Amino acid sequence: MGGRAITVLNVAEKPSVAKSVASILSRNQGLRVRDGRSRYNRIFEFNYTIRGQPCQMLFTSVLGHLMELDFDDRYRKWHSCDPADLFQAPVHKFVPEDKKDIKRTLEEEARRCQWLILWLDCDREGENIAFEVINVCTAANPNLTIKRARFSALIDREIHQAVQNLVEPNKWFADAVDARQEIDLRIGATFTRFQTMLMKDAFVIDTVTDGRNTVLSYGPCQFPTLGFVVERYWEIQAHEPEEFWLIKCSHRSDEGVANFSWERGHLFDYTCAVIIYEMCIEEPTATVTKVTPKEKPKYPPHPLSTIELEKRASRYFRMSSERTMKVAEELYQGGFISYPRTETDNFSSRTDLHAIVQEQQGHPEWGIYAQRLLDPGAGLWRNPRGGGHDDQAHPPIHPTKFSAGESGWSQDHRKLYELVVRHFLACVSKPALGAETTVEIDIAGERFSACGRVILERNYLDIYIYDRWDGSMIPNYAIGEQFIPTTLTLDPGKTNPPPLLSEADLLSRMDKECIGTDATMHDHIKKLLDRFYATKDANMCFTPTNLGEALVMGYDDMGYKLWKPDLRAVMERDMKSVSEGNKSKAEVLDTSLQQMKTCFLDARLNKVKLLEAMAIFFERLNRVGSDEQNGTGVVVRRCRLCQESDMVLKKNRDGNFMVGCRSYPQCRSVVWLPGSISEAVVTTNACNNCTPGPVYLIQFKFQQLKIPPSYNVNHLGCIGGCDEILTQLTEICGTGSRMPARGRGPTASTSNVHHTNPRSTASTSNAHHTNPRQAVCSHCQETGHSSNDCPSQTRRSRNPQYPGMNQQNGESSVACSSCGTPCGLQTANTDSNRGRDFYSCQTQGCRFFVLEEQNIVHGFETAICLRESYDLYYRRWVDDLNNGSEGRSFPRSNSTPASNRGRNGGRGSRGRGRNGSNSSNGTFVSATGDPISDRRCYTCGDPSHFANVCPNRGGL
DNA sequence: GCAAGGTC
Repeated sequence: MGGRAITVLNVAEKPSVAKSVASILSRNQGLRVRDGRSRYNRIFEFNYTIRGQPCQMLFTSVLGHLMELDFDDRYRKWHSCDPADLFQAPVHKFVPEDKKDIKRTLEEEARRCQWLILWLDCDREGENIAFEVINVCTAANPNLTIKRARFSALIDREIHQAVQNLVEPNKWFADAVDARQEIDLRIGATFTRFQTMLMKDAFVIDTVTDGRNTVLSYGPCQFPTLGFVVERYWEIQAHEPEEFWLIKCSHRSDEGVANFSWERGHLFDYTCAVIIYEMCIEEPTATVTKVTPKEKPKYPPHPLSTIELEKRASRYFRMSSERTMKVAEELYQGGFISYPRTETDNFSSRTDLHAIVQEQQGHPEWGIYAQRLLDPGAGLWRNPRGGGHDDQAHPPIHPTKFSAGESGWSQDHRKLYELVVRHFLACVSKPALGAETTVEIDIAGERFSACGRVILERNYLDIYIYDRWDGSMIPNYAIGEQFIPTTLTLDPGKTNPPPLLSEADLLSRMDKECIGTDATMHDHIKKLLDRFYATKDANMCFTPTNLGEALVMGYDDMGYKLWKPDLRAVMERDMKSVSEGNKSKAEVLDTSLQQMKTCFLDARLNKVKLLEAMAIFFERLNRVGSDEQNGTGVVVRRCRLCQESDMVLKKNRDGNFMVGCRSYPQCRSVVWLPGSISEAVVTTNACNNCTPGPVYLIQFKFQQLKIPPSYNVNHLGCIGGCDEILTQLTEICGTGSRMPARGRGPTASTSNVHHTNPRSTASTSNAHHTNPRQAVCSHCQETGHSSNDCPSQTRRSRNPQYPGMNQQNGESSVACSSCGTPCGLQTANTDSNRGRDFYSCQTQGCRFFVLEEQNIVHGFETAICLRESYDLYYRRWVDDLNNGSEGRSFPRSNSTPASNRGRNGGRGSRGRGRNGSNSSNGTFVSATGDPISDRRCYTCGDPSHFANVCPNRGGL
């Protein structure tokens, strides 16, 4: 090789890469720079030798995509075609106005070059941009030799290797993006036009969109994002709080307080909880069974990726992801932080991390920490742990220039820069270290544990002020030590609905479901706000608006997953197939557009679902065209219906003439005119026949081809009823009304549907959506009512009487021992006892045992019995009741005469055997001494005994 | 007036 130098045009995806690569290749020797046509994209020049071939290198860049995709002009206007046509309408790629200058630079430089080397990012979008550049350059110079440089990092070795091993551009990658673009465009435009026009014609929605021009956009990323918000909102609405019970235990000594948590967490079954609690307070002595001291590290975060930056800025500063990215971009432009759009959370081993720390040594706030990091004696340094993501293009976000704050910076700039620096310093720091001691105790076979922590080393916590890790002291315990709990209580609790989605949650969700890219997620979130689909509160949490909820509800009612991430997931899989050469672009386009078109046509047939969903929240408009509303038009006559306004000649949205009352929508009087009219002008001549006058005559001109030949195209007509020609032509040609002719006329108005409380209506309607808890009654598994209104439940729990133990056989009633209120029969609706009956005090709050200090107080404030379980657990008490001692305090003695057992024993007829054997061999027996065979030990599952005598548990 | 994807 060798010989004459050739001229090589090199193009990168962005100016910064052009500059970096040019610097690396030229080693900054003889590097010249000049301006191109575009103010951002300069041209670097230097000499280089590729495999022995001397080259004069010209290095410039684009700004991401050079081209856009859109429909041909005749389909651009919204009313130019049926939205369904957009699935086939011709599309073309073009260079938009703001990229024309880049195009000119490429053309001019390409003309004097022999080679074109593409340095676009090495991902699918980059490959697609490469082909856009090829298109522009080869159009200017068809003789170009085209080469692709593949590189994964902007470092010397990588770049030199890339240029010495040039490859062919990957058409499959580019094709995948082409398909994605086309599908996005066609689906987006079709559904956006369809739903916008549908809703704007049917409802008053301007009120919720600030009166701005309303576009109800649909997109394969924005809609699933909205879907996440709505879905969570529905989950919250559907949540039925469920009561649970938990035993809490605390112990105070001279050394402090330990709060012990119950190993079972909580139980939904009140009876079970009471039983276990009773066991505990019968034998309240706690025995320390285990004391486990261990050192526990708390690790610093992984190096910072874009999504993490957005999530953390949202959590720490309540900064929106959109604002974060704007500020980060500005910090990047100013050279203060590295490239902010990166998926990488792993530093390359080649990155000089120490140098980055060194830069920060002079900072008034964190400079000292940076110095400590660099001091080997301090032992604070630790090489960062990566999170396993690498986009092969950019490093994690890190500071690139020291700043103690610039004069032009806003508070947001300061906060974000500080976060980036602190995050970086934390990454290269040792984890914090704590000494944790877990103490386990046993009370009557129930296990509880408490944990104390002492922070031994703060390490990274000193710099990462956003993470909290506190110590908590508990007294010292020794194994075998016993004590009486200071408090031992059975506390109620209830399940809470999940929280609204925060911005950080939303980003995580999008990331997980592959909605959008790290560079675009914040755009999709912002779009929800811009389109009035959702609002964000002060806590950065998202709530759907009526509009957003109605749209999702409408599609959901149709049974479509258009608002779910599935569609995007399928597209993503298709793109992957194309980029791997397993499917062709045409194949993917064909099938997926065909499917989407079928889906669209079906959705349009089912548009009533969308309309119904919208009607829950919005006032019906009942207009035919937007012009009918605005009260303009020339007066034809006084309105005979409302007798308040004038009837005026107008055109509806489709360009058809009509004479309607100016008081629309209050007055809906209208005269529809033949659809064949091309012109209509109200004259000053009044009709001589029609009353009450004046009824001004209208000069019509008809379209020749739309009326029978026997009629004249010009006609001076009257809409007062006397004009037979007009009547005939209306009959023959029909009208411009979209409504069927028979339903029309002044009295054909449909009543407005206006729900004054749309939310409450919505929640009713929600019952048929999405959340199975709402859709199906949790008691009887049937639809048509909520769990709260289940007939199987209300029949019992709302019994007007206060029955006795057994309503059927008329036994005596039960009174609460505490307040004397008769106890009502209820039916358990908790997991393990669903459908079972029990008695419970009707007085609110009258329910619980209380153990105060060390004096056991049997504040048994509820008469309770599970009919099916009493002989398992509560025979003693039941027997007490049966002995006429109802209302007594909860029994503590085992004094029930065995002879009384049989009384309610009939309910034990489910085959529960009672053979009278005793408990001495570890078999659990009921309080009456009967063995229990159909219950299992909570601890080991063994049916032969119950947990309080389980041999597998220590301490007893 | 419509999408999502690059990037200043």
